[in-house]
Amino acid sequence: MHWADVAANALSHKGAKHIVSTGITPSGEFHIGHLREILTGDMIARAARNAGLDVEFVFIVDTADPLRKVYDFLGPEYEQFVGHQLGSIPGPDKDGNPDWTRFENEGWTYGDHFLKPFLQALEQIGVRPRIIDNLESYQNGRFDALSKTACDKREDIREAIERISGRELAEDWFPWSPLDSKGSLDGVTVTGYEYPLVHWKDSHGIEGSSNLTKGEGKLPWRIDWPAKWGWIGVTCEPFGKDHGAAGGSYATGREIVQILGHEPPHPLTYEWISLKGQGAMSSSAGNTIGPIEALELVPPEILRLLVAKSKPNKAIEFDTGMSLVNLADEYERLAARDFSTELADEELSRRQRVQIEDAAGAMRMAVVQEGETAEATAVTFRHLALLAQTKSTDSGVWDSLRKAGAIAEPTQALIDRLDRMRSWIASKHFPLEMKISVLEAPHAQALAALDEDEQRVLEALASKLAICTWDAEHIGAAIPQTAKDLDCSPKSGYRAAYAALMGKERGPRLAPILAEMDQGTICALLNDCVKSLQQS
RNA sequence: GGGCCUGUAGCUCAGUCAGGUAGAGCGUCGGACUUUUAAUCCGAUGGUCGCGGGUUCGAACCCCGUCAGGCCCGCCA
Repeated sequence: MHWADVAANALSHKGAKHIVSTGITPSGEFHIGHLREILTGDMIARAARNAGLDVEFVFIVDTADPLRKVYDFLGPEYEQFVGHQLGSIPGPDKDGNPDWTRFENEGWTYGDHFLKPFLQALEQIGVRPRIIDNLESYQNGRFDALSKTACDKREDIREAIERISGRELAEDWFPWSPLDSKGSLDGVTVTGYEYPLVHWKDSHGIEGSSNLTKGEGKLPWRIDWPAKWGWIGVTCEPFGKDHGAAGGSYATGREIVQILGHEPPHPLTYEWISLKGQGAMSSSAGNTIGPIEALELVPPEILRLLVAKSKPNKAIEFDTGMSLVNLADEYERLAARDFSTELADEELSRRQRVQIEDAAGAMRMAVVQEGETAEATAVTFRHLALLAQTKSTDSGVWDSLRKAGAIAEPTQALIDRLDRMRSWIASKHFPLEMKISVLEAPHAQALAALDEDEQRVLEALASKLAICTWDAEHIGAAIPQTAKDLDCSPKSGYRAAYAALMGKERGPRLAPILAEMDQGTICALLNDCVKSLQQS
């Protein structure tokens, strides 16, 4: 069973109606790692729907969280906002300074700045959660009743946190963080409580009162989370391994939510996605790949497959080079399989059966449109990468594929894919390994590997290509024909050509590549190769 | 200090919850294709399941210990 189905199965034992929740703090650029949170939730919800449950998927944006520090991508002016809530301060402009104009005219906040592009990416990926803005929820009184309970039962909560996390809370700890006289959550001391007011004294020596029902402050994280479960009615939530560890916020949350009078949701801990060779992604370290950026390179179903194919407790190493090519090709292979026929085979061992079921499950989760069956495009990414590099126009690519009998007419999916392929090739992410390059000077080692026949073929090829009509068709015919004229196998023609032009034993189809290049240059290179062979 | 996760073929991983002859995909190698040679098809190759003990007729799987990597016990997906 696919991991999402396992989770859905667990939910089905607890009831028929469910709310699967996810949440992210919009403190910086969203990246692929955040996508795992959202996609994990989306896939559980999808699996639960498949299992006939009534399920809603929500995404809580933690706009009530404070700005922790002036990140590297922010200008020094943000110093004044440290401790202020992300949903109440202006977003950065392109220089990293507060964009007051948009803030005052459109109410464009720091949270919006990072959230909106992410939501656009989610749309493309086929994820459409109900968005809950946490700061608004506080201001609209959603947390009112639960905040009151938390303040009333603060000793029970304190005991739970101290026991489970093993840390000691300060004497003046209080389960409500009031906003101070300047709107910051930092450095405020609670001096008293009479519902709905929490009295405080701030770091400037000013005293005041915070109204719980109006969101003039927030619950600290370890209480904020279970309180959300409570008022939203969350029954299932995936979260990163940081929250999942013993003594972590899920462990305290599951007890606190009961103190608040609700049941804890079904948990699912997932591992991080790291960027190959660079450790965990972190916005401030700048080693991130955003979902938008990734979507310029590959279609959304491939990003979905990345998350769908790995069990949540497996760390994922991501990179935009060869791993992405392999992932994309894997998608194609999976799309081409007929799982129901495979499963009909009664000879299958239990193990083989599980493997096929998991692959089928992963594909159900990977397709963008729920319920659709993935369609193989009949062209692997490798092949498309090749065509995109050798054909300067799209119609050239389609002609080649038609001639090969791979397609009749390009589908929208394929057109779309070629677009992304072209931007991938143009980007810094495209792997060198996939790049087609013709040598500029003879490659002695590769030439030395040729046997006598192949060397003769190379010589003949040099003169033959010099008089060849310079188009793909004629070049393509000339290579094997030259070999045959000398009573050698067509293979020796290719071997000779690859050794001379690319310094390798094999490679991509030569003819279309050569046709795009200058005949004189190619022939000069071939002649140089012949000369270097004669000298040795 | 306490706790969690991971360790299985060259690589990525299934299989561990319900113990019963080690599984996939990729890669590699070989063959086919008289001409799309990074393609496609067919075939083969490949593992003392991190290590040591224990329980059992039988252990990758359960128990104890141990090593290695990652993470948590302020905040972080």
